[in-house]
Amino acid sequence: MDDYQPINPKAVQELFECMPNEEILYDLADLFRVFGDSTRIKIMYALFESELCVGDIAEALGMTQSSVSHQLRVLKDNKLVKFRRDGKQIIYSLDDDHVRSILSLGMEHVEE
Amino acid sequence: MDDYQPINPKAVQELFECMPNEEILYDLADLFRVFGDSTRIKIMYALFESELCVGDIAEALGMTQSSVSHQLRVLKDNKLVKFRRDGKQIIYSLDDDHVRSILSLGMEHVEE
DNA sequence: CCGTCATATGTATACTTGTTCATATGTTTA
DNA sequence: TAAACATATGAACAAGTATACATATGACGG
Repeated sequence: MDDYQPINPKAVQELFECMPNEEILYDLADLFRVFGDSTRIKIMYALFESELCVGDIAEALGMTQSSVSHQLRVLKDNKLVKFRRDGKQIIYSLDDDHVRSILSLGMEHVEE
Repeated sequence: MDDYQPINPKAVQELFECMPNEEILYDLADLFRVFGDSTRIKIMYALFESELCVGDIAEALGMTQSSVSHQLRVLKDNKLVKFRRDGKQIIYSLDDDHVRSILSLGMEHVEE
C-alpha cells in the first residue's frame, strides 16, 4: 500500500491545490473543540439570552465555581465570551452572534 | 460559598425552567466534539466538493489508511458522512448540507 | 479457489483534557 | 486595614482519544 494509485487522480490532485490552509483547518478544529464539551455548551446556553456573573452561572447549572471559572477561561481565550467587572462580580456574555449562530445550527442538526 | 445568594435570582430561576433538555445538550456537545479534530475536519473538507474513496482521501491528505478509516468510522457513527460500496472501493460523501453549513459558519468565525 | 487489493478493526500507547481541592488575587464594606 | 465575598489559578488525578502497527474481512481477477 506504499505505491498506492489513486482511483480518482484528478480529484486527489485538485485537493492538493484547493485545500484550505493547514493552519486555518487547525484553528477551525480548535474552535469546534471548544464547543465540544457539555459544560461549556451549558454555559453558552446560559448566556444565550442574558449576561450573568460567574456565581449565578454555577448556581443555575448546579456546578462548582471552580469548574465554571476554568471553562469560562477557555471560552474567553477563544473569544467566545467577553466580560466586564461590576464591583465584586465579573459579568460574562457571549462575544458575538457567530456563537449563537453556531449553537443554533448545531441544535438544528441534533433535533431531528 | 455553600449558601450562595444569586446576584440575579430572576435570571437564575428562569434558567432552571428554560434550559434545553440535558440530554440534548450532551448530544450537541457530542456533535461539536466530532468537528473538533483536525484530521476529521480535513476529511470533511476533502469531501466538501465531491465524494471520495478511502485510499484517495488518505493519499490527498498524506495520512495513513488506518487513521483515515478510524476517523471515517467516527464520522459515520455520528451521521456526518455516508458511504456506498463500488466494487473494491468504499466511497464516502458528506451526509447532508447541515455539515457544510456548520463547516462554513465555523470558517467564517475563524477567518477574521 | 488463490492471490491481491481496498477497507475495517483490535490493541497498545502517548497525549490531551475536565474536574476537584487548595489557595491566591482582587474588591467591597465595616 | 481587616474581614468577607467573588473570582481566578495551580496542581494532581482520572478519563477520554488519536495514532500506529498488526491483522482480519471482503471483493475482484485469473
